[in-house]
Amino acid sequence: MHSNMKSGPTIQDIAAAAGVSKSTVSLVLQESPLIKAETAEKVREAARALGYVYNRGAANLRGKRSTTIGMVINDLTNPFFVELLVAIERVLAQAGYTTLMAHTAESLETQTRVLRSMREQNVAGLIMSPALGTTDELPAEIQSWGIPLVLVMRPMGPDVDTIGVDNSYGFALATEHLVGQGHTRIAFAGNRKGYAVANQRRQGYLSTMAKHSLPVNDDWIIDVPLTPEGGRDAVRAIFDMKPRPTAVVCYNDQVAIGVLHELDRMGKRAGKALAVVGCDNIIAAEHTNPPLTTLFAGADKLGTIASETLLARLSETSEDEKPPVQYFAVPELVVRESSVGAKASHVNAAA
Amino acid sequence: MHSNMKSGPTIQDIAAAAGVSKSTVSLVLQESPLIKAETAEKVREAARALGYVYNRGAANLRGKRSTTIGMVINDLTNPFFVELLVAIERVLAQAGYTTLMAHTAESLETQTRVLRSMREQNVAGLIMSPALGTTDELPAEIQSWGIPLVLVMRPMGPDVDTIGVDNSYGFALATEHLVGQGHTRIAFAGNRKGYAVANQRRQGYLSTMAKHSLPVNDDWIIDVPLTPEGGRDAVRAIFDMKPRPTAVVCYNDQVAIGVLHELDRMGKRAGKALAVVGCDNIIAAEHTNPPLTTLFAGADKLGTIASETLLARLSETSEDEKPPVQYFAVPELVVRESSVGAKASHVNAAA
DNA sequence: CTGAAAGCGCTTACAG
DNA sequence: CTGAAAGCGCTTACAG
Repeated sequence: MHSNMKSGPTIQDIAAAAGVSKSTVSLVLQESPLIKAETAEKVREAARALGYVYNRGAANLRGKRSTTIGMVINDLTNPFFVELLVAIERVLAQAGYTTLMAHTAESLETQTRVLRSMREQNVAGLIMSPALGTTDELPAEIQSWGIPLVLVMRPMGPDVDTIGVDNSYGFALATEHLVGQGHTRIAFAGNRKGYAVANQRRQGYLSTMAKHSLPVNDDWIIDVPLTPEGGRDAVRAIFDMKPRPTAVVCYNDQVAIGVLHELDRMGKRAGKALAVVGCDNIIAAEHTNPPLTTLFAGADKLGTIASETLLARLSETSEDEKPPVQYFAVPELVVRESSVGAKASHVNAAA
Repeated sequence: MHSNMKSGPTIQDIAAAAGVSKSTVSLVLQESPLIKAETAEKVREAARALGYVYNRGAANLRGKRSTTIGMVINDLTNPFFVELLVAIERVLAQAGYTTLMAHTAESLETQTRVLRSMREQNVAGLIMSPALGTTDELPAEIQSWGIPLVLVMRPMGPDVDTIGVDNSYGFALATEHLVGQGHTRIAFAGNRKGYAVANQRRQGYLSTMAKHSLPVNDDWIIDVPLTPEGGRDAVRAIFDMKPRPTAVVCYNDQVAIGVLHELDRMGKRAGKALAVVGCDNIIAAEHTNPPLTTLFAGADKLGTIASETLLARLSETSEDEKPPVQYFAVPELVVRESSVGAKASHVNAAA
């Protein structure tokens, strides 16, 4: 096997070349202040000359620690999670950790397999965006393994570190914006019954409608897949209703993109024929036609906070253990053309 | 430290519980046929009872092999590379390998750091889409480490396994399509001088123009960043030209999306005001307004082939070593509205 | 400031 | 079919 061919110099070889013990070499590699500068330099020189490569696996085994962190992501076809992943990988790399990545594609089976694999790889910690349908017991099980866990985007109770978004607030904000544009019949596209995040988003929408005493027809809450195809189906449903909603709040930007596209296909324009709001502010939202109004929570910031939360857990001792972090970012609404009809924007300008 | 707390049962503990030696336990875990079924069952039972977790790192250290593979990606903000990553991760996981992921964001410095880290992690192999500006010496250097390397999308010579796309053919196809629509003044957006892939793509475009005896103005070859912003700049440049090009071939879908968006902002429509072709057929290309004509090479297939190429290297002995794989997928053109004006499509229908 | 010794959790010849 | 022994490449008390 190709992989059996590799076996470069070890600290033993460096020790021999530099005329010291391997303990000394090890300490030099760890930049220990115990070693005399002169000796250290001699060792480093020998390491360089031999083309030495540190074996982190051996170090981890002996040192009973680990410098890899597992990252389990549910949906990489959604650019929001990619942004999150990139931010997390960046912060962890800066802190000297390596990221073991796994993609579950929302499959519980894959998620189970992947978690077992990460445990066998002895990850120091886990950051996870759980697949839809993950049972509430999972976080406790992972914690029972002795592996710190940070949940991102999808909360699963108060006992586990969680970094997410105040979805209820966000969707209230989005709905409020549409009401402010004069809309009274507003639909919600991408309802998924039983999923915590969908419940929060629907809740934000419903509470705002109620606040303004606006009735909500049952069929305005449209249960479609959380994809562009779902958005397409939602538009078709909306244009079959009479009287039909004049605005729609979408579960996320993926759904909203499908809505914009189906409207275009029908020869209509978002903002005029139907006001559209998305959620996530993925990079593409700025370049859709028309540009998409959407909720911004900062994937980069969320990823950074998630990483830092995990890093803090990794360096805490059992005495100073902090209570679970429950951080929910407050989203902002980025208003673009998709939610503002020509007339409405005129009204705005006058105000 | 939190990470010091973990130390579950080892094969030693299982051996004690099952009343056998740890050699036997090890063999059972490897499903060796040498061990009597009865003994094996007793061992497995003990492992289960103790909640044993296999320590892959220790096994790799002792066995002088490795079950992790490094994946170095240049640009995860481009959904094409995400598709590639997902496919690769899936195939490797099926084969029992774990994927160590790193994102360079086209930074040579990050790439260097990341490769060193992967080497220290003792990866069995590397799949890499090199950052722009990577020097030609890098593949040979990595190979000198004894780590099999498969390059994806960005070729760097014949001596290293490479999975990519026949860009020259693809861009000839795209240009041919536009000529077939009656265009004679065709621009190329996203030229990046000195980059191999850009050279190939430009070459495909130029050769097709030449084949049809169509002159190419220097300023039609527009050097812009390979992003939506680059696409925006290209449109502005095109509409400043007189006579202006009536069609544009874009370096990739990211650039094309910027072109579609800037046209929309100007109140024009791609396909009518300017025919637009992209490259990559990212999932979003189907849902742009208007839908984007683009080159399809199959990120999923390319990722699968790249993984399989690497797996083949890992299981080959030094005697049966195969010559470098140089696989270049032949792209197809997916024709959508962005390149077909109302009139032109009428012509098509008549044909 | 440096070295000798033990050991992390496994695998792999080698005996029997 | 199973066990005893050596060892992968490191780190970490412990001596001196």
